[in-house]
Amino acid sequence: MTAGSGRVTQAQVARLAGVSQAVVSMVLNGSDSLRITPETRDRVQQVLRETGYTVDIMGRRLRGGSNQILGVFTYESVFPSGVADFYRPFLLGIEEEAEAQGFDLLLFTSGGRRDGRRRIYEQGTNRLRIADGSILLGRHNDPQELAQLVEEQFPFVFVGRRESPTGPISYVGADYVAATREVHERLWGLGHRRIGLLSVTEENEPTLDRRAGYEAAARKHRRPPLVFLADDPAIALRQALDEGVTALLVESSAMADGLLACAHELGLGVPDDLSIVVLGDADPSQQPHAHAVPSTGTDWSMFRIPRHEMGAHAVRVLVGLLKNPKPRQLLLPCTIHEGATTAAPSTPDSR
Amino acid sequence: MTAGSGRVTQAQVARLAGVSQAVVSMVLNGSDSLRITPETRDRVQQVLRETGYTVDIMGRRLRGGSNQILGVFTYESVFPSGVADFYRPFLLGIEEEAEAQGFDLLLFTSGGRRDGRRRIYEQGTNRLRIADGSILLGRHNDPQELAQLVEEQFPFVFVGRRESPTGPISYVGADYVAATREVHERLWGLGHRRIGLLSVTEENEPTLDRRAGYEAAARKHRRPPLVFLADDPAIALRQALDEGVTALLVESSAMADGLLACAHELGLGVPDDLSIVVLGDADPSQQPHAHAVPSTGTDWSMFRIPRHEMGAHAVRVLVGLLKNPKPRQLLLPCTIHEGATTAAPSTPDSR
DNA sequence: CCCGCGTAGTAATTCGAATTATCAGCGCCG
DNA sequence: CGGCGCTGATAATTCGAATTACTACGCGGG
Repeated sequence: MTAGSGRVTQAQVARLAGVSQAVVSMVLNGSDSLRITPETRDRVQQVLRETGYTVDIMGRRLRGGSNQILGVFTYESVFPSGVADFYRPFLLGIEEEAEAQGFDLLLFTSGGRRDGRRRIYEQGTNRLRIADGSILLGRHNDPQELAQLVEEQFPFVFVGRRESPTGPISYVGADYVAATREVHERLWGLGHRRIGLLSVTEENEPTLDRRAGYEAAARKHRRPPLVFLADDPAIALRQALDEGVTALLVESSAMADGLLACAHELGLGVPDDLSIVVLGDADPSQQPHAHAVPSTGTDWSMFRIPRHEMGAHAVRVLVGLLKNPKPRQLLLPCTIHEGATTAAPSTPDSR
Repeated sequence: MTAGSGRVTQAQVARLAGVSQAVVSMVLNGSDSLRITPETRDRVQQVLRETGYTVDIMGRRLRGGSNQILGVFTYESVFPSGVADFYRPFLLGIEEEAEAQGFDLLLFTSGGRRDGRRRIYEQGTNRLRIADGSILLGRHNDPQELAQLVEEQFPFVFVGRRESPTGPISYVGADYVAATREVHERLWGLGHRRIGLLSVTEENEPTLDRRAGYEAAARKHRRPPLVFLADDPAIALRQALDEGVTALLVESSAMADGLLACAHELGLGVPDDLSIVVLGDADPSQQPHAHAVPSTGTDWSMFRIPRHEMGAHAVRVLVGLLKNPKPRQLLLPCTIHEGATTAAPSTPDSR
């Protein structure tokens, strides 16, 4: 059937059908079907079937400009071999939505790394531009690279809130502020009056947001903020107890594990004597809609970061950006998991 | 810097630099670097940097060039939301090796699905050609699509042995034949003389390979093959016991779980009264080099499919294919996991 | 009789990058 | 002084598909 080697082109079909290439294109697209005689159309379609012609997507898109490809850039490896599979839920959402929107995904894995970290601008050029737009993932970020991306007016969306001094950039993040406030509110409703925040010394966006949410909640109830910055759980716990704290908000589940151990050593029960809430996910490789119990066995009270939805929405925002290049920011609500580490305080403290 | 809308083309760069488009192309490819004055080259490179130019992969590939992009096509979703994350270990290996070889990965997610399955040729177009070559993953395969790929002389590698009536195609698979033979050999060495194979009714390559390995081993020891095809473990176990079997090779861990339960009901101990070996992985989402104990708690005797290595080797074979388009087949050895479900037979049967 | 108009196509152009053919300018040798 | 060879760049072509401009033909009306 097919001519010897390689692909069948419209020109070859045209030659076999005794027409011009333009007619083949018209028959294929059905455009201006009025201009073509039924006999001619049938003859062309016959040859199309015989040859097994398929459209070469390249020629078509060369004219159209867009290539229906979205880039996915990650500062770290996409499929990490370590235990904590941080990216997977995001990627799941991204893939799902990309499929729905009819885009392919280009994973930028090739870029050499420096300092064990990938770069967007390698040897002066921006490989991301191969795609129509790109989604950026990763805890790290390089302000200078971001600034240059903005400068180039390249459409991109960050997963996770990200601010740039150069101007507004698009992102899809989780609403840590609201979630932390809500957690505080629930503890207050249980009767807690001295609620502390055990934070980390880093100054990235999530940490700042959690702190902002906590302080807003404390202000609302006219309570002084009780923030502890110690890296050692034992020290932090002592400080908190000295302040009469009955409930603690903790940034990481690792720290929470440490706290729990220290509390038990002091003969304190959780949640009977001390309520603890983790401000985020204990299990980074959570499945969407899966009620995973953390591997440590403790059913932490916490809130879940909607990673799957964040990925999906990032794709939607990016696709929107392709049509209208106005930066957009989106914060998605976290869902709060009741868990087993919160309860009413054992020693009600009315003031 | 960048001209407001759309992509920067070589022609635009050329105009800004006061040279012809051909010179820009030459500077980019460094091909005939001797033919261009250092001053001219510097000027062009300056403009390239200022404009943030990147190649249009469609244009380049239309002309027959390569993009340093490998496609990854999967018949099912790449990041499945189900529990059995079948693809991840493969992808991990693929990504790792692609990074090492300096290729980006293009995930073909765009094509809609029919019958819940993706198609390579969607609406008469082959999107795979955007990439330099492609890796195909998935249990399903469409012989007709494969034939057309071969016809188009597009470089591709299947992960998992795959045969096509149209001619040899490239693949990287696991050596089920050798692994099954080796398992049989070990059981024989333990003293078993009546070793059965509990197979499934499907006729895909892995099943055929396991059966071939089993039959080769049985033939070597001049034993009649004892193959059972029942889907119900209770029936299969009865049949096997009627035949005096003391060791059973089982295709799936699910079936093995069923067998174990039935054996316990009959008052049979595993491995004391009956040895059971799973011909493959109990845990599809295995980590490389991780000695995962299956979730059921049973430490099955089995062999591990080197998914990570299969992915990595598929990339290597594909990259080789780009230079020399001769199809290549590669089978990787499985590693045998001793496990706790094999032992010497309780009733030695000398014949 | 010729203009106008509709029909059914074909020729030519476009997209972006790579490659080939070509050309202008210069120095050198016979 | 003419022609040869070399250098450094430009013009032209190619890839496959889509689109626009154009043309050959036929027919009817004024």
